[in-house]
Amino acid sequence: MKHLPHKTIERLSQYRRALLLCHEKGKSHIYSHEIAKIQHITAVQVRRDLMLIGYTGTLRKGYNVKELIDLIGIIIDSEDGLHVAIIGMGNLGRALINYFAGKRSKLKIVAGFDTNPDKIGNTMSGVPCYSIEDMAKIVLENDIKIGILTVPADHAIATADLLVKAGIKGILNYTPKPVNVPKEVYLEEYDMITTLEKVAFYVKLQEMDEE
Amino acid sequence: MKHLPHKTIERLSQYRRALLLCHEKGKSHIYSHEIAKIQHITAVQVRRDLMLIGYTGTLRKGYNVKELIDLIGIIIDSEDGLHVAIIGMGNLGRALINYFAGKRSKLKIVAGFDTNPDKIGNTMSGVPCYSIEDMAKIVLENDIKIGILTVPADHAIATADLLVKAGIKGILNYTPKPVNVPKEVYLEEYDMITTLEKVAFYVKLQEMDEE
DNA sequence: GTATTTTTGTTAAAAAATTCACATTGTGAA
DNA sequence: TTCACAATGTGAATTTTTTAACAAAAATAC
Repeated sequence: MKHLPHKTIERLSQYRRALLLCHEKGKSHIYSHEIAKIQHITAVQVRRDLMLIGYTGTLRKGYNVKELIDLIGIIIDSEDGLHVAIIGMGNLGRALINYFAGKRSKLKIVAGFDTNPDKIGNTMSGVPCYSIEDMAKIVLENDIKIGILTVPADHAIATADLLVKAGIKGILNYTPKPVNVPKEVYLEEYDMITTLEKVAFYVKLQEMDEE
Repeated sequence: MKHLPHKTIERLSQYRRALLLCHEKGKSHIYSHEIAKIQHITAVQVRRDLMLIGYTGTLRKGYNVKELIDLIGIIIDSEDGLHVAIIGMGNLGRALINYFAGKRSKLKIVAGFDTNPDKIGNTMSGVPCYSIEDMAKIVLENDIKIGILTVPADHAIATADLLVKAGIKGILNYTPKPVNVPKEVYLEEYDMITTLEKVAFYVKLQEMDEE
C-alpha cells in the first residue's frame, strides 16, 4: 500500500466520519455512491481511494461500514493515540477544544498554553491551561506530539520556534503567518483569510458571468 | 487571463498578505524567491502564478511590491467589496470576527447570527448579532453575499438551507458536516478534524520511518 | 568593453489527481 | 433458466498542478 496520495488521506478521514454516523444509525453496508454524495465527490473517487487502501467491498451490497471504519483507523491512526496541545487559548483555541471534547478518538488534546495569567492554572472543557514558558516541560511530561498554533499572528513565529525546541513532531498552524520548521517536523498551515478571499473570488466570478 | 487555477487563487491571496507586510516595512521591490521563501514554495511557482495574472517584473530588480498588491486586488477582490455574515457566534465565529476586525479589506463582516437570546441584540467586536430567524431580512437589507457557517454540527445542514433561501451567494462551511447547496451557490468546506487527523497521520508515518 | 552573475519569463516535461470506460459478477425478475 | 440490472475494481486517458530547463537581458565585476 506504499504511498497514499495526500488527498486520499484527507478523504479517508472524512469517509470515516460519515461512516461513523451511518454506523450509529444501524446501517451495515454502504455504496460508493452514497459516500460520494455525502462528500460531494464522485463514486469512482471513493472506489479508487478504497482500492488504494486495499479494501474490497461486496458486489451489489457495497462496503461493510464497520469493517471500513476499522480499516481506516488502522491506516490513519497511531496505534496508541497521539497527544495534542493547543497553543493560544483564545476563541479559536477554545473552539477547537470544544470540537474535540467528548469525541473518543485516538487524538487527545491534553494541554493548552497561554500567556494570560488569568487563564494559566485553569481548566477549559477539561483541558488544563499552562504557561507558555513551561512548554518544554509539559510537552515532554505528557508526550505531546502535535501542537495547534492559535496564538495571535504576531506571536506565531516565535511560538512555533518554541514548539520545535520543545520537541514537537507536527504543527498545525492556524495563524495567518507562515512559520518555519526543520524538515523533521511536519507542518500544515491553514489560513482562514485566504479561504474567505477565495470564496469571495468565486462569488465575484459567478456574478460577473451572470451579466 | 481566462481561467486561473484554484491553487493560484489561494496563493495570490497569500502573496498579497506577505506583500502588504513588505510594503509596510518600506520595501519597494521583491524577488520571486523571497516571496517563495515566505510561503514555503518554489520561486518558479511564484513566477508562474504571476505570469498567469499577466504581471511582469523587472529583470534583476524583481517585482514592484505596490503594483503587485494592486494587481492582485484587481483580480481577486470585488470592486465594491462584499458583505459577509457569520452564522453561529460561538468561539469559532468570534475568532473569525476578531481576525477581520480592523483589517481594511474589501471583505466586511457586517452581521452575525445566533439563536442564543443573550447574544441577539448585542454587538461583538463591532458586529451586530441578529436572530437566525431574521436571516432573510438582514441578508437582503445588508446585501450580504457570503455566509460563514460556524454553528454546531447538528445545525449545519438546516442552517445552510436557510442561508440558501436567504439568497446568499457563497458559503464557507467550518462545521464538520458537509452541506448541500444548489450549484449557483459557491461552497467551500473546511474541516478542522480532518486536517488534524492528517497531521497525525504524517507524524505517525515519520515516527514509523525512524524505526 | 567584455565577461559573469542573477533574475525573469516560458516552453516543455513530470508528477499528482481525477475521470472515463468497461470488464466482471452477484441479484432479482421474467 | 436466462436476462437485465446495479454495483465493484481497475487500466487507460485526461486534467490539473508542479517542476525542470533554459533563453534573454539587466546589473555588476573586472
